[in-house]
Amino acid sequence: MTEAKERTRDRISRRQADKFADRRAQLAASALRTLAELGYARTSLREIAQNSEFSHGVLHYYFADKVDLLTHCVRQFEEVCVTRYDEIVARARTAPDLERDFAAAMAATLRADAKMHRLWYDLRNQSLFEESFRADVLEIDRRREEMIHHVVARYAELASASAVVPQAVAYALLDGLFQQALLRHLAGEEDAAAELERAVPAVLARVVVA
Amino acid sequence: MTEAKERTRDRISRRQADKFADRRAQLAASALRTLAELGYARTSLREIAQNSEFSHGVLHYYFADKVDLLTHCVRQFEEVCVTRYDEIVARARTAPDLERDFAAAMAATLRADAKMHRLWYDLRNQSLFEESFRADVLEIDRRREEMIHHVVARYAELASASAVVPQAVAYALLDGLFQQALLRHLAGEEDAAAELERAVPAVLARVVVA
DNA sequence: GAGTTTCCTGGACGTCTGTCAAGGAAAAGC
DNA sequence: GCTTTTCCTTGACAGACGTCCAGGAAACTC
Repeated sequence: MTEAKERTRDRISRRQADKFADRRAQLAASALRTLAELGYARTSLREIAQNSEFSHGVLHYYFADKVDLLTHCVRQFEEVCVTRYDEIVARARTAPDLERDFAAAMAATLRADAKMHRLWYDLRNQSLFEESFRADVLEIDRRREEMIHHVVARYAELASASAVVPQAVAYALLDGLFQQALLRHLAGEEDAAAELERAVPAVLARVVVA
Repeated sequence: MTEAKERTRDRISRRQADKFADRRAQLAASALRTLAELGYARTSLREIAQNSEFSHGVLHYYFADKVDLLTHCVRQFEEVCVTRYDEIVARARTAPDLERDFAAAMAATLRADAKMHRLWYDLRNQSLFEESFRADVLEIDRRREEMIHHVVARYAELASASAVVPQAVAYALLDGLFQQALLRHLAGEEDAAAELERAVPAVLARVVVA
């Protein structure tokens, strides 16, 4: 076989592999939409297929079984779940800036992506009962913790202070705050996001000391 | 009808009503055990019956349908879910006492009742998808918040200080801390409870100021 | 102790679930 | 343009689900 032919075959197989992966991603996206709407407990494969442009049989062409699909979903979920505050961190020039912008960003994602966030908490909790997703869920949680750490570390730096709690604790606090706000927001409390926006700076200020 | 007869009939019907309520409570307890083991998503009526001393048919004698049973479960759950720190609050003579004992109690319930706690978070999350339990769940959450408030308020009093965050925020912070610890504990991290015990006093100290 | 009510069992039902396979449609290879 | 491979649909399957019911067992009434 010539080298050209080999390269061609590689390219084709790569393209096919990519096509395969693309379709998987597309179906996983449909699954995530369904999950965010119905929750883990009530999401079936047929429902997922109905939220896509394919029929239910295709899911077993691209995924070995339901666990395979859901695992893929969780992994893919990371990209959308880990809200990025990097830009805010990079742009902030003073501690009050960061305080304000970070709080506003949290409130904004609470308002805009509430269903996505409730799915995240649903999946994280599911991992307490089912071993299958646990590793991936913990990995996502680790990244979220890291993300919060960036904010807190930069905040301390701008305030000429230093963090007084471990980053795991700082994450736990802010996550708890967010989750409580989500609860109220989805229960119809109009000002849940506004209250979150007010509470975040107060907490941020208390996890560092000059 | 004589008064004596009337009283007798009342007593009997009350006894029957109580018997009915008792059996409901007993079945709900079986359901809660099952839920704590399997999680909401994988708990079926047959499984619940198998974890009781009755057959599956009896559930529809005591409950109208599955939602009725689960709603009753959530209500009944409150009693076991709302861990009582009242005694600790009453006994503490100094702020460091309360700090230490409260932290130890949280760590203890994390170790002893992890499966119960994961069920609580599961149900609370479920209420974000299903309207049915939402009111009851929010009521339980309110009581938990109240319970934490008692601790914080007494702590502030003992420390001759005052709380600097709303009670909802204090609850959100400590709940977030606990949930994170639960996550790690159930993931097999040996010292999750110990770390929680260390983190709680630090947070407690930071939600009040002299 | 016969009759009545309460309580519980076990099986049946229709529906929905995850899974799979046969076969057609579309694309790719030559 | 015919063959082969890839992709997708459709329908079937066994099992589990919530629900309901006929009927027996147990408890209670008088």
